[in-house]
Formats: sequence, C-alpha cells, structure tokens
Amino acid sequence: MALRVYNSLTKEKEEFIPINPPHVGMYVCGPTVSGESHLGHARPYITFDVVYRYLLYLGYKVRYVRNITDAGHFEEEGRQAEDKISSKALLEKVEPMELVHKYTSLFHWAFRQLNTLEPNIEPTATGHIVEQIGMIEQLIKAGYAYVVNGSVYFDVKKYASNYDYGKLSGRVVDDLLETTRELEGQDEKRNKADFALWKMAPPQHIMRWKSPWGEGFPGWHIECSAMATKYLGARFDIHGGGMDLMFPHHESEIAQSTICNHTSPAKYWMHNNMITVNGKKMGKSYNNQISLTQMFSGNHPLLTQGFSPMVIRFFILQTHYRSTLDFSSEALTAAEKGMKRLFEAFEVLKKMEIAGEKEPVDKELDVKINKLVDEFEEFINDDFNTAKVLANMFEIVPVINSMKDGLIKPNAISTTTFKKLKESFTIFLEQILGLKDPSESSEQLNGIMDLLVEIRKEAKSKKDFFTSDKIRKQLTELGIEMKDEKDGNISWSRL
RNA sequence: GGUCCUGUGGCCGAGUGGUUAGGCAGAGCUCUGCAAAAGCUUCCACAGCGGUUCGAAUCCGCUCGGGACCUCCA
Repeated sequence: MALRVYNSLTKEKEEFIPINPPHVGMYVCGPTVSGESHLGHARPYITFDVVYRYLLYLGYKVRYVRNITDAGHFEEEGRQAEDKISSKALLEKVEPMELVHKYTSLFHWAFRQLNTLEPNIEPTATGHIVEQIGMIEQLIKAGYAYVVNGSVYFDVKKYASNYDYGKLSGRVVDDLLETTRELEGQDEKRNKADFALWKMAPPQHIMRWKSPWGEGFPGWHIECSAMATKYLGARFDIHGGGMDLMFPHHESEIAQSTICNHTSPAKYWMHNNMITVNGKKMGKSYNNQISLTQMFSGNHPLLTQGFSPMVIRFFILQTHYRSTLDFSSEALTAAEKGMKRLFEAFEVLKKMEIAGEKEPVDKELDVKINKLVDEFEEFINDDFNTAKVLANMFEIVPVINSMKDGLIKPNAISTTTFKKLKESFTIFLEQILGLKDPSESSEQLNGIMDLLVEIRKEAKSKKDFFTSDKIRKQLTELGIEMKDEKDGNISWSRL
C-alpha cells in the first residue's frame, strides 16, 4: 500500500508521488526566534519530523529545509511598522542578534530533547536578504509589485485576475479586497489585500538593510519563497507548517513563487492542527503559552509536574496531526503512564529471544500479531496516522508481557512472526515515531543496579525481608522502583 | 459579519455505513512474604431532533454548543 497524504491544496488525500524520485524536497516553516518556543511549536516540528523519518525509511533521498526567521516581521502590519525582533530587543536592552542567538540556541536545545532530526538546511532570513531583494525585483519587473515611499507591495488584485489567490486557504478575493480595516499605512497600498514585500525602515528601526528602494527590511512572506526556491527549486514536493499559516502566509508564498518561477511551488501542502488549552489555541492572543522549558520543568501554574520531552512527543503522536489536541496536565500524566508501560514492554521484547518453531501452536494469535504488525505500515501510510500505530502497539503489549510471564508459551507464535514483530516494533517506535525510553540509564547505574538486585535476591532467598524491603524502600525514595517478577527475577525502572 | 472545521464514555483521543479502537482513571479476580508491576474480566459513548438506508458515531438537513482563519501566530 502506497503512502497517501492529505493535500491542503486539493483538500484530498492523494498518493504521494515525488516529482523527481528518489529525491524529495520538503520545506517547513520554522520558528521566529524572537522568543522561547512553547508547546504549540512542538507540534509541527514533531509532525514533520515523523514525515521526514518515514520518507527516509521509505528510501527517499530527502532534502529537508526548515528556516529560522530571525529578521522579524511586523508586529501588526501597518499598526506599528516595527520589527518584531528589534522592538523586543530594545525592551531587553540587548542587540537583536544577541536575542536571535539566544532563542535559536534554546530552540535547538529543546528540539534535540524532543528527538527531532536536524533538517538538512536551516537557512536564516537575515542570511538571505539578497535573494529576497532579487525576488522582489523580479516581482516588480513582472508587474505584480509596486513601490511606494520606499516600501514594496504585492498587487493581489492583479494577481487574482490571472491566478487563483485564495485556493489554499479558501479565501474569496473579493471579500479580501473589501475588508474594511482602518490600519495605518493602508493608504499606501492600492488595495487592502496587498501585502508588504519590503518595508521602509523608520529611523529608530535597528534591523535594516540597503535595497534598491532605500533602507528597510523584508516583508513577512518573501523569506520562505526565496529560501525554498534557492534550496529546493521552483517546484518541490512538500511544504509544511501550522494551519494558522495557511492565510495569509502560505497563500502569499504561492503567489510570489508562482510569478517568479512560473509554477506553483509545492506539490503537496501539509498543515498540522493546533494545540489548545481549555479549547482555545495556545498562542500569544490568549496569552496561554507554556514554554517547552516550563513543560520539562513543571514550572507553570497549569502543570502539576514536569514532563519528559519524550512524553510530550508521545502525547502529540497519540493524536492525528490534523486534529486539534487539547492540552491538560491530566492528559499529559495519562500519556506518561501509558508510555512507561509501552516502553517497559518494548524493553522486554528487545531482550526476548524465543525458541519457537516454524509452525505456531496458537494459530489465531499468530495471525493476530501478524495483522497488528502489518497495520503499522498501513496506518502510517494513511496520512501518517501515528495514533493508530501506537494503538496497535498497545494491543501487542499484553502479549509481550504474557510471554515474559510464561502465560503465553514461546512457541505460541512462529519464529518468523516473532522476528517480524521485534523488527517492526523497533523500527516503527524508534526510527519512525522517533520515541525512545526516557529512563534510559548509564552503564554505571546499570552496574550498580545489577549489584543491588543480586543483594536483594540473596536476602530474599534467606527470607531476610528486612533487608530486601529496605533496599526496595530506599530505592523508591530515590525514584527507582523494584519489581519482583514471576520467574523470580527482579526488574527495576524509574518512576 | 465572511470562510472553514468540529462536538465520541470521568479525562485524552482513533474511527474507512454493518465487527473491541487505544491510553489514563474506576470495579472485580489471579499471581504474590509484602508491595508494585503484570494478566484476565468488567462498568461508562457517540450533542439534540429529523431524514436517507435492511443497517449510521460514520451520509444529508435543521437546532444548540466549541474552535480556527479573516491581524503577528506552529
């Protein structure tokens, strides 16, 4: 079964066929590094990390480009013609680039914790001013952009007369043109729907670059068009980002690129849905963001505890990427417990070797396991339904635990089935979903724990329950749980 | 106001017209020096009202909620 993805442009699930196999070009809108990343930001980067991982698994040669927006856009277009990054920098009395560096580093750190693979190219907006200016010049030459008082605007009305502006976001151009909003600077534009490509910088504006139209800074949408074109070409396979970027950002990107490159930029547009808090989108407008460092530490009124990055990743992957995901500390705690159970079973599976036979004793179980494992691929192929993949894994958990406890005989399933189970489980959990055991421990700790397990076993065999209980009790206080298994072994895990 | 999405059991969430989603929480049992874990069993659903259909959580209509975008936003 082939991979099918939901294409926001056509509003349909389509079979994924790369433009130039085996190469795949993927562009994902990256962070604006004027502040710390919050939980909501984790969604796209984890979603597209899985997309990236799966495409690699399928054998594609992927170039994954994710930009860093370090030039800032308008805080509110027209209202304050100020660069987002520089205004915050003034507030904090630091250099803009100092701020950019700080939040870029923090972003990288947080997403390493979340086990996302690095993109192949991570271009910065400030590093591509030349390309952006070049593209704007092309737009002017083509007659789709005009200069006013040192600023350059895209002529949406003209574009809409020849192309479908609004196709991606379902916008009606006539409505956009009629929108009556009293914004400062609007009078510069020919139409209210026009958007800025280049903005003249007022004297107090720190971030500024020389351009054919005077000193200024790039508009909001041009950076993605310029960088995507530079690194992926005029037409590439996947463009990803949050649903909230569909309009006007992606719509405008399509318009710019279409004029400059004479083709619509991306074949497949993929958009992840939002993370909500009490039903409301997490974001600036509601002032309800929880930063990733707060998530990790638990230092936030809405959090009862800190959560490991892997729990956050797991939490996000338990939902389909196009559904909203409602955050609560309770939901995270539930995810944490579930993930612990999944990984404990996975650890057992990894170590398990069965001396089974060619023919399964329990034919029914054998068929069931085969089906559950085969469905991993089927589900991920169905527009990356990670939730269903995880659900199947959970269905396998009791089987693994029962095999460990001897409730299911090792020869119940065939050697082939077992091998397949072990391999697929590992590939999908670690390689594709990118999850790993958060309680992975050092060699040293493992050695110490082996010793304690041995001592406790000895104590138990002598019925010295005082000693055995003492070991267990004190370890519990240290956050390590010891469990007596049915076979007489003792296992342990972090709480 | 415009465009679009959505309403699933205590909570989070899958769901392609006919079959158990899954996780967490709850109840019972088994195992067990104790504990924990685990295994088995089990309770609790498809916002409301109509319609289509042999059959609807799933399709259609209406009503009532919720949300996103239209402005920086993942």
